Amino acid sequence: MNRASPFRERDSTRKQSLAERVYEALKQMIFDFELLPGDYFSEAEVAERTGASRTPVREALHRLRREGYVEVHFRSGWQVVPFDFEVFEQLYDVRIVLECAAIGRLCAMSEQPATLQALRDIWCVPIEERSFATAMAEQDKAFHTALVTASGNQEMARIHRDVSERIHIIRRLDFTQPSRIEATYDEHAAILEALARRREAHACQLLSTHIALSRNEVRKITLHMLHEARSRHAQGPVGM
Amino acid sequence: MNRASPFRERDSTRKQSLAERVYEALKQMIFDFELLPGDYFSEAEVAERTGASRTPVREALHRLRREGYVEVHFRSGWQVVPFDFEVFEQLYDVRIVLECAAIGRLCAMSEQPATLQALRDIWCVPIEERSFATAMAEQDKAFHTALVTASGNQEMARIHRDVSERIHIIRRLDFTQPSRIEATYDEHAAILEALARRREAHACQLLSTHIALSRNEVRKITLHMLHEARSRHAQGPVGM
DNA sequence: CAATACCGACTTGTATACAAGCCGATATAT
DNA sequence: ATATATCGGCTTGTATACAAGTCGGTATTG
Repeated sequence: MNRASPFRERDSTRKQSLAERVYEALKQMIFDFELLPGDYFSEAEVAERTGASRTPVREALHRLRREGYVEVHFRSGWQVVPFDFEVFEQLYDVRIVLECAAIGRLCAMSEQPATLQALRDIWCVPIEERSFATAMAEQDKAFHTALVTASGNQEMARIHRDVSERIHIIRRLDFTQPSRIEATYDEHAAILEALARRREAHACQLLSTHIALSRNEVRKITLHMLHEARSRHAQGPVGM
Repeated sequence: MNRASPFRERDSTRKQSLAERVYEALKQMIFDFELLPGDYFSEAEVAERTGASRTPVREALHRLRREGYVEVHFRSGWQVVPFDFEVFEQLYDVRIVLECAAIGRLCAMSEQPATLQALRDIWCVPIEERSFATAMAEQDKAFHTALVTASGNQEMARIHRDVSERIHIIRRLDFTQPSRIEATYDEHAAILEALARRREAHACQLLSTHIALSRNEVRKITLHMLHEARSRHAQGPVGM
């Protein structure tokens, strides 16, 4: 078996291992809701779809498991972990803690890194130059990740990146409303300004509010989605 | 092959998977300096020593890799990652950030969890009741972990636990001097007292100093160890 | 008819076989 | 003598074979 598949074609690009490609593909499927929260599936199915054997599939799955995306039931298959909003809210709070710490460090620097100027070039622009693409969620994530990375503590940055990635699946929902895109531009610009002026307390205050706002918006949207989903199906499915 | 081994004997205790047991064993070997920082080894060697096949060994190794303990060189074997003091100091700083956040939450609670009273029963005791066992490092770790867990954010607690575990290998060195054990008792008691009185700023101050002290002590001790190791061997080994 | 025992398909966990790349020793050529 | 090419053993990456447990449907028994 293991006939040709999109994964095995490009033997020229021999940088990533097969296990890593399967990992990326699976995470993408989860993010694209091709695999829904609560869905059950088996290693064999994944191997079939990706064209790889079970070995790299298992490696990818166990990595996703440790990162909190899926869970395994002993000899009874895998499951995409159902949404747990309490977990997401806790992760939002972790973001607040880490990013405020980063702001503290940045404000204490006599000379701030060049990254901050690059961020200002993106976010502190006149309204007509603002991009309101579908990639807004990625840009927002990049902003916050860059902030922590610029603070100089790479271990903290790594942890923050993992947390951000984990939240990403629902954070995207925040940018479906145009008003939220505007608000994000305004708030990012204000944070950068306070940062440049070394107003630590003010910057932290702005950033905490900014993240908390996003968290609340997402909570509202997700509850709405849940309500709709429950209306469509006769009796409410338990999964997500 | 795969003759009897300590790992396969107890088929009654069928709770942990073989891969997990190998993971624990490998981490223990690293912590016990049976595998030294910088050491190279192969999957086959580990399989031989543990009596498992390469499959669970690989699963354990890749988990340790993601956690930062080992690294793999493509088709050239595995290596225990050499000590990088910058990384350790960054992880100490992450601890400060997370634990101060936990203190903030605990001080804001109208009714603090019962865990705190349990901690006081351990740490706020007269001098003659203090235990100065070799397990001091574990007790210290448990204190800080309990603090974050009690704050209520389980995701933050999970992250903090991983960071603590990663540092543990050098944190133990801090308790080789009796004076440091005394200081730890005093400082933990002071932190718990400030916490009970809801003196957030004071508690954070005490805790930051406490962790920073520990960090500096460990830095000194490790540099001393390095110096000694370099003296023993003719030319200084690069590894650790 | 209801309850239970059993069987078989399907699952993950583990062991092994095979593929492909790295690295140093050795031989060869200049 | 030195530089270079080649080859063989050892390494991880991947595929497959086997072991052992889960679960639901079905037959059997009261």
